[in-house]
Amino acid sequence: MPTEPLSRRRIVAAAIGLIEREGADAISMRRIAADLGVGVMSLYNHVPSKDVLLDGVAEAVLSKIEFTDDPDAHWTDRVRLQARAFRQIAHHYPRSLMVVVSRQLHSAAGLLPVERALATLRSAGFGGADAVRILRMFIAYIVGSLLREVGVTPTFAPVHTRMIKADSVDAALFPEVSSLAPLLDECDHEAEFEFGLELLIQAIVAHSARSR
Amino acid sequence: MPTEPLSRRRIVAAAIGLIEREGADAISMRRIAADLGVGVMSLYNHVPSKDVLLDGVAEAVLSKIEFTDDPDAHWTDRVRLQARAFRQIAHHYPRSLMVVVSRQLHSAAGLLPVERALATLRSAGFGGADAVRILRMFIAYIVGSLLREVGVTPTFAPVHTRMIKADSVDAALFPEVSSLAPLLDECDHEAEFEFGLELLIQAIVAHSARSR
DNA sequence: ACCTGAACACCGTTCAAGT
DNA sequence: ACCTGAACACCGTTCAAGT
Repeated sequence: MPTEPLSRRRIVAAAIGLIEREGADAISMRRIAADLGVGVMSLYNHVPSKDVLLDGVAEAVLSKIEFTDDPDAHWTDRVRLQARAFRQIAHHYPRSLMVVVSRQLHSAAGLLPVERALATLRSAGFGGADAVRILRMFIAYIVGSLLREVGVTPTFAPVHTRMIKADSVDAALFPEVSSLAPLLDECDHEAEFEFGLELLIQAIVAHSARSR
Repeated sequence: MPTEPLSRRRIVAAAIGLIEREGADAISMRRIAADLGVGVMSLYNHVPSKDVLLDGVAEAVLSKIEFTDDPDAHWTDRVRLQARAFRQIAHHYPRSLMVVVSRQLHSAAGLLPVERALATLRSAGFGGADAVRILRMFIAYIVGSLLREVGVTPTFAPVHTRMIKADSVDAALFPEVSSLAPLLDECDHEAEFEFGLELLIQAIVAHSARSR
């Protein structure tokens, strides 16, 4: 059986598959090569280093976001759709998210979402400086939300009811955390995301009305 | 010279020092041991694994946040101060931030910020469910902002004027990005952080006024 | 041009041996 | 109880050799 020839594209795809199957920690040049049925060093004919390969993973995941846009819709609806499209990463490539978020890309690959968002905001009448600031705020919120969703940041909402019960959290020292433990324990990610998204959009609307 | 005995505390401190000096990638049990002047395996008398050690790093960094609070101040001012205290991490431990944010803590160490924030929101009259939702939104925004600040997420605002000039970004395909490149290129982190923080706080105020 | 195995300088961790 | 070196099963990458 004549296997498809090795290529950067195939290597990146294999890397993403491995990450999603076994987690980002499991990734190694040797594992990827084994998955592709080639020697380790063959990879280096198409990719200069593991670091650059991970950049490729980040780019590939970003480029797979499916944006649907209706240029005639109100800008708030367009922003909503773009934010939700972005959130799909958390569902389609949950274990790759940390790689996406932790790589500083130097290519144009991750630029399409930025271009779309800026175009939307500018068409809504925002000036360049405002558009950039607003975009940055949305990105911060979305990235932070996805990290929570993917289970990587419960640093900041880590209380499990079981911890209270096990007395590993002192109810006297943390009264609010203790009494709200059931609420902290559960999280409807979509509802939380939409709540914050709506609040942000309303805040922008109010802000631009004020400064008019 | 009688060196202080090895301890979990000293090992964590050495790890943080190493991360801040050489970056999170440079960290290894062997490097930490060398920095402490002991054999690698000595570490394992105080720490069960590298993973748990990194949890310790995250906890230690979080526990170093200096909160100042005035219970008599308006809740919006208290939230502002807490958010800014959190942001100090990005300045004091920039290279450790990724570790802090990527560790799922199972201890009570990271709980103080959560407790304080919940107490503040509840004292402002928010119900438990609202307090938790609002807290989650702030945390998402803050975490996302710090990741940008620390240079780890320019995935989403990566355009440097130099890229445009070097034609590595096609001005025809990315007109907004190209024309706004100078704005995307620079970022006053404090101003951006404050802009979004203020917007969020105003949004919460408006939201709670609406639902009253 | 593409593939490869051997080799090098690293890892984290187990284990048995020391005090 | 604490420390340790040797050993094991891994890493990423260089290099020289193959086609």
